[in-house]
This record gives sequence, C-alpha cells and structure tokens, in this order.
Amino acid sequence: MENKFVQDIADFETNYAQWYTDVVTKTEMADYGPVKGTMVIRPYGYAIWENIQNELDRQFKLTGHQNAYFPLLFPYSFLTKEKEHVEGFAPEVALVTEAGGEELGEKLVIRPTSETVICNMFSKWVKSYRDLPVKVNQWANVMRWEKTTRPFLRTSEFLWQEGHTLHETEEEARQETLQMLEIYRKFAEDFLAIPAIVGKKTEKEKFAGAVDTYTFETMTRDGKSLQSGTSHYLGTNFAQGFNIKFQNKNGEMTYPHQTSWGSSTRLIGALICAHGDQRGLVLPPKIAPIQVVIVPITLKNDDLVAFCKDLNDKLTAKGIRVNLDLSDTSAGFKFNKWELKGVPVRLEIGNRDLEQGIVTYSRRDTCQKATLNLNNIEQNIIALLDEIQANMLETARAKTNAHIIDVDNRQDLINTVNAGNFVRVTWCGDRSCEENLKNETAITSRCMPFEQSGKKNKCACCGKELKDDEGFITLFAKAY
RNA sequence: CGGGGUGUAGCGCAGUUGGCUAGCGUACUUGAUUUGGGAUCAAGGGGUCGAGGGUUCGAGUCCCCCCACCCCGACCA
Repeated sequence: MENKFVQDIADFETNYAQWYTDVVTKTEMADYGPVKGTMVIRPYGYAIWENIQNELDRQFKLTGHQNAYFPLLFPYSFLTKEKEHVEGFAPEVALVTEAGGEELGEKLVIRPTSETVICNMFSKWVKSYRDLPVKVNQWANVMRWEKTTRPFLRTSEFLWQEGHTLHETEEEARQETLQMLEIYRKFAEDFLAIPAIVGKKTEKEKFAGAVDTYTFETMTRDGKSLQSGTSHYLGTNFAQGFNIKFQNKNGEMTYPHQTSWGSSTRLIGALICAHGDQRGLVLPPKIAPIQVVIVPITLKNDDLVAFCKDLNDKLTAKGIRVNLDLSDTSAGFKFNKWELKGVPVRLEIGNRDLEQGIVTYSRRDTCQKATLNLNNIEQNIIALLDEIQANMLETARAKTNAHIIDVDNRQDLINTVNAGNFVRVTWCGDRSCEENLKNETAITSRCMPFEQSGKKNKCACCGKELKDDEGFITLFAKAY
C-alpha cells in the first residue's frame, strides 16, 4: 500500500521549502500565527523545546550562571548607545509608538536582543571588583521584523536564551565565551545528534557590537548552513556606551569585559533539517517528547490490550517516555502517524507476539523491524534508545563530512556550493572579497574553524597571493 | 519595495462565453463490518465564494479599489 504522506512528500523532493513546511505542519509542531512571520508552537513542538531548555539550563547552572528576567520594552535611545549595535538592529526592530490612546514621547523598542536593557541595569549593579563576575541568563522571546520567514528557522518572534556576563579581565571573558561555545557544541552532538561546525565569524558576519563572534553552524538536508547558536566576546564596547565601571583592586575606575551568548527555537529547525527524511520527522531519543510508542495491532483482544497497558507501566516506571496508542484507528494508520512525528521506537504488538512471548519493534532512524524477547524488556529498550541516539549522530556526521569539500579556486567554490555543499578554502580575510562573492552568488562565509591546518598561499575566492602568515582556512556556504 | 501568482467548507481544489438549490477529494459525525503498513459500505453536518463598491433582470464568474497570503528578487547576526 502506498504511503500517502511519502507520496505527497516525494512530489516536493525538488522543493525543500515545501518539504520543510509540510514536516512542521503535519507533525503538529507549529502553525503560522495571525501576523505574518509569527508562529504558534503547538504542544508537540513545545515539548521538544522544553527538553532542549532543561538540558541547556542544567549546563548553564553547572557553570555558575543564574536565571533572571529583563523587560520586553525599552526606550529607543538604549539601542543607540553602541554605534554598531544600532546600525545592525535598527532595520529590523519593531517599535511601540502609541499606548493608552496617546502617542508616546519616546518610542519603545520591542527587544530584538537584550544587551542594552541589561547593560542599563548592569551599570547600577556593578561598583567594585567584588561585584564581579556577573553571570546571568534569560529565557525570553524576542522580535525581529524579518522580510522572509519560515517556522523555527526565521520567525519575527522567537523564543531563546541569552546569557550575559561581566568579567574583570579580558582573559576571563574570552574564556567564558569559548566555554559557552563548547557547551553548545557538546549539547548539539550529545543531545540533538547533530555534528556542530564551530569557529569564529569574519568581520562582516560578526554580531553588531562584538569584538569577536563564535558560532556553531549545522548543515541542512539541502546543504545550506544554519547558524544555530552564537557566543560573543563584547570587549568593553557596551560597558563604555552604558558607563558600566568598577573600582579595581588598585582603586582605579575600570570597564569590565563582557560576553553574551544565545541559542533559540531555531535548534528545533536544525533538528528537522539534520535528521528529517521522506517519511517526516526523525527525533533523537534524548530530545523526543515520546521515545517509545506502543501500538496494539488490534483492540479486540482484551488480553492484548491488558498486556500493552502493563508494558506501558513497566517502561514508564523506568523513566522512559512512553505513549500507548489506544485510539480507534487501524494499526497501519498509527504506524504512519508516529513515523511522521519522529518517535524513535515503535512497539507493534499483536496476537502472534503474545503467543511467542516477544514484541516486534520498528526503529525510526533506519526504519528496520526486529523482535525483542520479553525477558529484560526494559533494559533492552533502554539499550536500543542509546543505540539509536549514537547511530543518528554517526549518520549525520558522515553526511556532513561528505558535504564539506576542499576547493582552491573561485569557479569550483561557486559550483560546489551551488551543488549543495560547504566548501573549505583558504581565504584572504578581506571584507571586500567576501562582500563581492555574496553580491554575485549569495554565498557567505560561515566560520573560520579553530583547526587551521592546510593553508595555501592563494585566496580561493579572489586569487590574491598570500604570505605564510596571511589568510584563513574558512568555510563558505549558502545560509538560511 | 520591484516582477509574477493565488484567495470558494478545517485542509487541498474544480466551477466553461455571466444563468438553475455552489461542487469534488480529504477530514469530521453516526451505524455496521473490519484491523500484522494510511480499511470498506451507508447515512449525515459544515459556505458572509477575502472585503467594499460598480455594471446587470441576474455576479463565485465582468469592471474598479482595498486587503491578505505564496513564489522569485532585494533584505536578513
């Protein structure tokens, strides 16, 4: 029997955008909101976000951060206190100009990010070196008025986490920046099963107001790049704009060194893009809202239903997130439904299994079926979930590595990226070179990896000759 | 903002040169038979045809204006 969803999706094989939208809407993760570019996150999608939140929050607290909350609105003048910051954000900011039926004296910004409003408070909190470091994190929504949008990848309103810290020294702040980047990278690999491509952003691509921006990027099904999280060393740029000063051990007034770092609901988009296939969503067990679904082949056999309920209780008692599907539809319908929603393990239990003392399972990552003995079933399933988690990372890593290709000249660079790949090249580091490429081809630099070996003496993008100490190994791709 | 396209049931769509009670698929409800990969049959409910104005005996259909959305471009940490 043809699978209707697969048939629908097959028609969109050449249209990645349509595939993506279908996966999001048909899995009941999100809907479009009433205002263009806004998104409603449905319970199934939100459960994924909660799992992401819980683990990241745990990591932040382990590294000494505390959660806090800052206002949604702040005066426009805040934005202008750091020159590059306002230039970067002004074009996509949403403003409140009227409230209570009266026009406001000063327009209010709906936060696109909270550096400024937090710095405003930091300036009141910090007086002495004894007040440092300050390490806070905020879970919040932000708004950026983007022209083109797609659920989870780019929406005008989105949920995220933004960390903000102040430190006595540059060294300590830079350490914090890299530490948080590493937390993101590890989280992506261990929980999302996505190999993260990490490195430093170029001058052109860095955060508005930062000294250095580090990023972790993930690769989508169609070979584009998703900036999935960032960590910035802000230097003293904002501290100077907001007059944040402290008295150091020598009694001198000094600016603290600052960092900020963030990740958003775009991580859910990264999950969809990294693992999704033609049957829909594929979720890694550690993040899946439902890890195991139990599907009784028939509801007519009371013994079978009782057995399934018992198994459901047993697995739940072991801390596994189980769902017993007793809905009144055919077994085949349920198979497809839960595959579409990405549930890692499906137990298909019928009269035949009951007689033989086994259960049939189907794993979502490989779509293969096998049987498990009833003895020690809980342990076997836990082991199976672990194996799926590991296999998904390996599969994604192999796929990603196969699509990062070394080239050394402009034509190969363009052709290779257009064929759905990242390229790894030696690049001269000139902003104009990068801008020129972007204007011509929409290809942008993604990051300069920490691993810089294999540098050549010629820029692959503009052909400029380079000395031994010039140029950077850089990844280029098309970005979402 | 430039170019192109679409608005008709929850979703996807048809509706001819203007004409009868506005249809089809799917989903939904009820009943029966089914259930190891999206079941079958029967009955049923659901519509300001995007909004406003105009032409006409008569507008889903023609004209004007507005609105919304989609695609390409531009824009985008």
